[in-house]
Amino acid sequence: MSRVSREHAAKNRAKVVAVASTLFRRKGLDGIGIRELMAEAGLTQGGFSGQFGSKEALAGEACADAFDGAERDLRAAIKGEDAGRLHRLAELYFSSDPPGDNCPMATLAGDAARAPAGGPVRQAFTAGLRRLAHAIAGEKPDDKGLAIMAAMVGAAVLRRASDDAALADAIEAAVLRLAGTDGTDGATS
Amino acid sequence: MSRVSREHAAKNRAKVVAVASTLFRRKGLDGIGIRELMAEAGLTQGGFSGQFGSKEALAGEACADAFDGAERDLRAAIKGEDAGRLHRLAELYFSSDPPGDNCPMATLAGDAARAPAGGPVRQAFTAGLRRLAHAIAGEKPDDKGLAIMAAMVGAAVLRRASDDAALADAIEAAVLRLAGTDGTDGATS
DNA sequence: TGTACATCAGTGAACGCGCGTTCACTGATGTAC
DNA sequence: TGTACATCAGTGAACGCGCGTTCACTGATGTAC
Repeated sequence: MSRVSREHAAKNRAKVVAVASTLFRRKGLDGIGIRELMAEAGLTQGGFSGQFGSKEALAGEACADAFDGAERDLRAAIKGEDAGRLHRLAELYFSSDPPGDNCPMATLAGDAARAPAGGPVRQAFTAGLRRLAHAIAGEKPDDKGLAIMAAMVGAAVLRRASDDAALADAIEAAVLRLAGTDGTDGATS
Repeated sequence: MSRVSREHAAKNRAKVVAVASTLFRRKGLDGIGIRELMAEAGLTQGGFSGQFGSKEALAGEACADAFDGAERDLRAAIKGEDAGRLHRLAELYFSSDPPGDNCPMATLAGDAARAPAGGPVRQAFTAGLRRLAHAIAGEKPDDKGLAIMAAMVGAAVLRRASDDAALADAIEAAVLRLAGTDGTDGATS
């Protein structure tokens, strides 16, 4: 197969971004190479540069894609809810396996922190974080929502980095409790 | 210089661990190589294997060292405090530049998450996390302490990964407020 | 509608580089007598 | 205390590997007439 219709080419490109979005989150930006990524999308490494230019550029697109998906899921999950919104959100967040697994805040933060400031990855992460903060804590973000968001991310990050499942469970339970009590968003049952 | 006294050799070894502890936190485990690390300690790459065996082994030691320092600082900071302990802690945590910079929970979590389960890095991270959780939230960790710890880590991680200082400030302010109000640890002034 | 040609998505081999690691070697340190 | 020797911390060059990237090439697609 040497040339392919424009339509098919666009599909291939989107497939690569989708694969990268998943695998970069799971293995880290340095944890998977172009060859493996392209193979996972059914292609070979040779076509990569023509489509994306550089690994960093693909990483930026993949990061943006990950935040797109996260925001979509999140808005669907809390649609129409008001009281107990944060508690419901945290429940959902911790129910994936491992918790927060497809959350780009938890899975890409380490890579984004070391990516060049102003580069595509940092830009995508920054824009995505802003959107999620608004989705979780409101357009003019309120303290409670922002703090719970940080706590959810911290809990997910710490679980993924350590081998103590019991401690990770305890941390998540603590965050859930914090999200479900105290002030405006309490009364979950 | 070819051979060196045992005392001097021990000092050299400790220097390498200290350098690695700092630079791994700042640049990530993949962000700095053996050559540069050894050079920073005033040595050359050749002596590395004899002392540490592998980069992974050094990373484990460096991670443990980072948690040692963090626990020491933390216990010193909250020594004798009771009410407002968590608020004081969060204030301290966010006052470094960048916030949480020398906190191994925030700076090494990304690397530890991708390190082999059961390997030296994960083991050191897990043990260190347990100790910090106890130092922050008590021997039988209470919910409030654990949740604030997670929120502090999340806030630091998100700041480091994004370029939006204003949003990062807002998140930290939210966490500080959460640590200073609501129940047992309130009344900070 | 058919034909001739240019385009370009994708291939697979190759390049260059930096990394972790190995190794023969050096010579001051530490030890045995 | 002095002397002869073994030890081993540290050196610097070299090795092997995987990575991101480049490039000549292919042949179906899309276009011009």
